[in-house]
Amino acid sequence: MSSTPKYKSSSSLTTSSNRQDYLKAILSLDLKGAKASTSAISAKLNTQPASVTGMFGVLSNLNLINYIPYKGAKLTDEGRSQAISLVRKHRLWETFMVEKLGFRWDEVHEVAEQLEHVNSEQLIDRLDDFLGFPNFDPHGDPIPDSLGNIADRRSLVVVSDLEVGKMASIRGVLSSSDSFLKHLDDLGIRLGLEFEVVKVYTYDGSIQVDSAGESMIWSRKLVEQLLAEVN
Amino acid sequence: MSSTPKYKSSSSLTTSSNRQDYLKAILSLDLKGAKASTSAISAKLNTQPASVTGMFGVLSNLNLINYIPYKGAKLTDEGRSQAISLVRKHRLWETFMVEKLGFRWDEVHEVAEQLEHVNSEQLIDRLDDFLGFPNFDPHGDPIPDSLGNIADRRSLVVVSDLEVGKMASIRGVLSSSDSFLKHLDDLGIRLGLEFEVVKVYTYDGSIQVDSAGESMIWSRKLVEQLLAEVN
DNA sequence: TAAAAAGATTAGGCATGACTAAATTTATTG
DNA sequence: CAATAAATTTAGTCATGCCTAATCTTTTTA
Ligand SMILES: [Mn+2]
Ligand SMILES: [Mn+2]
Ligand SMILES: [Mn+2]
Ligand SMILES: [Mn+2]
Repeated sequence: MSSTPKYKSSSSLTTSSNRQDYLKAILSLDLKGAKASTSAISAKLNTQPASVTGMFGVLSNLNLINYIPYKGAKLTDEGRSQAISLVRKHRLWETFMVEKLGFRWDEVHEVAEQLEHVNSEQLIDRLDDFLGFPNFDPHGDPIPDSLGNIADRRSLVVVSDLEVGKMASIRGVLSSSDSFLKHLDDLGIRLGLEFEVVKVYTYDGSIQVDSAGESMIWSRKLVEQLLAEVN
Repeated sequence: MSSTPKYKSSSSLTTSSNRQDYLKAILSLDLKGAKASTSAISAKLNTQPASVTGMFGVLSNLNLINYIPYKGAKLTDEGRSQAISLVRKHRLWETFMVEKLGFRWDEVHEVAEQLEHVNSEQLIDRLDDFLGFPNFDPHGDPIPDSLGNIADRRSLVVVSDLEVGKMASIRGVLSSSDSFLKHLDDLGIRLGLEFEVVKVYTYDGSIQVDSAGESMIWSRKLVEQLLAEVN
């Protein structure tokens, strides 16, 4: 005999944005091959380990994770699917902000952290369409499609691995530190920039590239963090 | 002697989305010349009057409203400013969804109700720019600018008031009921549609218009709810 | 203008999601 | 392999918002 709930249901269909952030944090550790321990999650989410234990209990009851005390959490199929959907939203919004609104790479993460919780599949699918179904976000991270499939990064190469004569386009970065992204901005290196590797200096690993008729030299440290797609 | 807060501050700069919805509801009653009573607010927000009394206490402590028990609430300058900022966000997101993502007028409200709570002035100002600084949302409601100024509707006229020979463009609607918006969709009446008033039938108040080379007749009931800008 | 009706507030709870401190389990190390 | 150290869980609170029921106030109406 099921009675009408007394409180506004945090319905089985909607996971609160707090819980969503936990799922995402667990997924991100999982993708790195790391264990989703309470301390690791608490570090990621800026909470206390005890709070994570509490949330693990909640998510476990919702069948979004399998949780064994002292052994960490693993996403269930449903939990994983929800986490991937969040990553999709996060990365599409980041792409939107950079491509359409003119934000820099280093400015979009925090806001995407909020936008990803807007609950509308229609919205995100149309946004995807509007953006031309991009495969990678401004940081070079793959954007899951509407079915949850994640393209791997096979199609992207680290610029330091490019050989002389290769034409390529900037697609992402390995580090998203503020200082790095601002440096890229200073040098005019932005998403979609096409360039050709003209010379590789073995002395310090820097490379000379031609781009839009101009020639410049990128340091080894820089190109090790730059992702490109070979044209 | 100020001590570090024990809990994550619901900082003085950020008003939670629940509180924001209350501020917006109070503003909307105020703009209609109605009193912000607990029952009126509770009806708007689908809560109980007792809950509104509780929230009035909270908002009053935050100096966002002036609240006199049994007499209702009035927005302070700060409360009003925050409410207007929310309306701005809500209407810009609605405009974005209709103009850029191809949603219909009747599909955007619920999602905008979520998007309006994304907290970033930068984001909304750039979105405004991206949309070309629109003055009205898809429902014909004015969009406050970044300073909080709200254009009045003087520049829009109800289509039933147009005289024969006038050229105009559809800019909004007075009713946002699903059935009405779907009817507009059926007839191909959409935002931005340019038309000329060819004839007004005094018999039933319907009007004949020419638009994009085609001629059609719009009913009195229809044109009384349609807003246009004279070209 | 007094009683009834309508509207608003208070009182007492509950769900969610944090936090601290104390207790417990697991991992490390001499 | 026992004793520390580190990680995790439990216990006890707290802030936010919402709910129902009971108790005022204010407004209507006879
Ligand atoms: Mn988030
Ligand atoms: Mn990213
Ligand atoms: Mn809202
Ligand atoms: Mn609107």
